Amino acid sequence: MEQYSHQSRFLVATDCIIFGFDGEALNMLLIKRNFQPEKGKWSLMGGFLQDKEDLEVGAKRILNDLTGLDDVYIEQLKTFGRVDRDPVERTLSVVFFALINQHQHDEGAVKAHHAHWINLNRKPPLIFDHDEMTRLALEHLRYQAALHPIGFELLPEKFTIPQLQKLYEAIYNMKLDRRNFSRKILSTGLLLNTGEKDQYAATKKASLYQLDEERYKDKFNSFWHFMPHPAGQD
Amino acid sequence: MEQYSHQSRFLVATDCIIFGFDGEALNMLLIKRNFQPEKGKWSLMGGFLQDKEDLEVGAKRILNDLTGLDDVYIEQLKTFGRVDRDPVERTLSVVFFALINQHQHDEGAVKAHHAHWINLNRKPPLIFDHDEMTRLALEHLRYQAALHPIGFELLPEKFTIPQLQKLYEAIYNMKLDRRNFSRKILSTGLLLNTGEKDQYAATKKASLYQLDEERYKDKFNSFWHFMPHPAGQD
DNA sequence: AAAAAACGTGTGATTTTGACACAATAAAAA
DNA sequence: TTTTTATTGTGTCAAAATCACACGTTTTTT
Repeated sequence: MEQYSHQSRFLVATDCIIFGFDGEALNMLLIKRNFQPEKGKWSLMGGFLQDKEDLEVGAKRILNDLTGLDDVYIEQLKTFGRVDRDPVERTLSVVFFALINQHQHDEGAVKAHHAHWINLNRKPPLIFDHDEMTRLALEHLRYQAALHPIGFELLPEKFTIPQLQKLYEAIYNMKLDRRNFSRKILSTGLLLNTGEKDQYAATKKASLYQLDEERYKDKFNSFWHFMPHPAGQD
Repeated sequence: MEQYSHQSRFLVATDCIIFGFDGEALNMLLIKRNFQPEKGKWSLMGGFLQDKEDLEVGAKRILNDLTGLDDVYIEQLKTFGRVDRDPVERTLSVVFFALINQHQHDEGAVKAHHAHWINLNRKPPLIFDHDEMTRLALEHLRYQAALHPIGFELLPEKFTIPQLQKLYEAIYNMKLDRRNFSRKILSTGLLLNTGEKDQYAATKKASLYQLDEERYKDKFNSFWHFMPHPAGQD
């Protein structure tokens, strides 16, 4: 059973695009490398796949290492394999897409890795093909958030409709009508009014909602048509 | 610059899910293996990634080898990496999704590889995790075809609206209303009436259309909301 | 007590959708 | 040659969804 012996073997890494939301802007967690190659430059958090390690396990290991979080929402995005993408040795990178509640991460772990939350609109250039990975991830986030109830992963367990709207506005870089947004979101039946109010609000306190987990699972694939279709997009 | 030397290296393969449409049913191209392991069983067409070969190039090499076609529509779908997915040695598989015009393939090449077009509703069990790959690919096809003008890749350059409808009905295993389908498809402005008629039709000859390539590129990402939303899917 | 800011709900015109009817065309049957 | 049959092309209408916008309410600030 050794008919594979003549085939080439490759280094395989995992890189993670980690999105967070601070209530105003969309951010990603980037590290300033203090190791070679490209020491001192910005990059995604990544690491090599281990011998007996499943891909997703590797990604979660890296995420946990950086944020201290388990149970993070991740999706495998794409595998990058350009022959010369890593100057040291050919390395395939399986890119994962993660959404976390930015306020829950472990600040100590983040500091230890020289990592920082960077506003997406002020992202510095990254090493290798990490800019391309980031572009793809943002595109994917916009795509997914328009069609599936995925935004909640970036918010605390309890949140207000205006908070959710700000998240969507940050994702799409556009203003949304408050009233239509609220109607559309509530019509999905995915949100439960907890009865509590947002105590931090400056003026009228908005109601706190949380996900109806049951419906969330059922409807994950039927939450289409979320973003408005502006008239005359022909 | 040899700081990667202690890391593990992995076999990387490419497997292709190749969809075709014969005018009635949706098919996929499968091979009956005449080599070990799992000789005699059905599997996807695949092959190992070569040393200086980009992932997409590897996939196109495999596709060309089997079908004789260049310029095939492909998308990278997902990388499968379960530790024990290949019993011989751990192998990662980057799965590609291909749509081809079934009537254009090279029958000689297909026969030489012991490959067959198999109706999706009569698909035999496949080796390794190829069934899971197939499930994912079909799901992806349904998703993509509902949102983007992707179905055309499975049809000849010139086709009729009823032909296109049969394709959609095969993809979703459902009947569609002829009149609403036509209205919706034509309203996208993606189809150009060539003025010609389908000479093979048994009764009234339908008009042949072709893609408006300009608009196709522009609108690839705005062709949402295509499949009907049946009343009461709550 | 009044002003300012943000929340919650409502309304109506327009567009899109889904269900269905009818006329036109071309081959096959009578 | 006429009739039948199958299939294509276009139209109608009620119901639903969407979008733009108005008004009243709640809470903090002045």
